[in-house]
Amino acid sequence: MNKKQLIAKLSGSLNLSKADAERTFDTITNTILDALKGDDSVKIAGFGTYKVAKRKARVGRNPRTGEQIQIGASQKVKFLPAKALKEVFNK
Amino acid sequence: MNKKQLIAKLSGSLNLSKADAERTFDTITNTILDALKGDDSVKIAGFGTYKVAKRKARVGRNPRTGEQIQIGASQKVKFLPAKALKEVFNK
DNA sequence: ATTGGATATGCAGTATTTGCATATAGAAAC
DNA sequence: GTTTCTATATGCAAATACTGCATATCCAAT
Repeated sequence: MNKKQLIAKLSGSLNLSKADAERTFDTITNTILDALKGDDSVKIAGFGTYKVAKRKARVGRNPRTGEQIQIGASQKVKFLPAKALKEVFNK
Repeated sequence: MNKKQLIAKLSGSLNLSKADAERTFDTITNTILDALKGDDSVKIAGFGTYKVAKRKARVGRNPRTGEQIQIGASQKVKFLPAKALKEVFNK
């Protein structure tokens, strides 16, 4: 399912035009992103937690040539599924 | 930031009551979850992809006693941040 | 409808993460 | 205020993420 299809579904469930459904959805993702940018984590009960994970610099390898390369520190967004979410898929 | 605070923000940005903002938010998460339950992945451009990852059975360990235990296969929801999302945090 | 951009895949080898049981502390939900 | 949920901490084996890069596919926007 891609974003367009998701928006179409939401448009139906929420009784909104597709444009409004998309605006609403974007507002939500942007709000979450803003919090993450502020180095805050976002906990959503029953769904999961978004947090920014810091990754240290390390030595990697180009699998094509085998040569070693230096990989700088970076950050990425991690999503940790809530307990309820795991149970849905493992019962 | 927890769910309550998120809902409060959305209530403002979306010009909805808190109850409506929460209903809207829950509708979205439920829609995503339903897709995932159907073993579909959910791609959201500019944000990321939710997918169900199958994890193989393996040998674990009870950290309290140290004894080995067999862990069955399971499934969990994975979130893969989109490229745009990584760039936000690494520029 | 076309096109540019983003994503999935495969590869090799190492670094990192995961997840087990369980109690407690702290936070959040109702 | 009470109850439910989540983070943390522990040791350690195995799964997985990550790197460059080419290709194929797929999506989004023009």
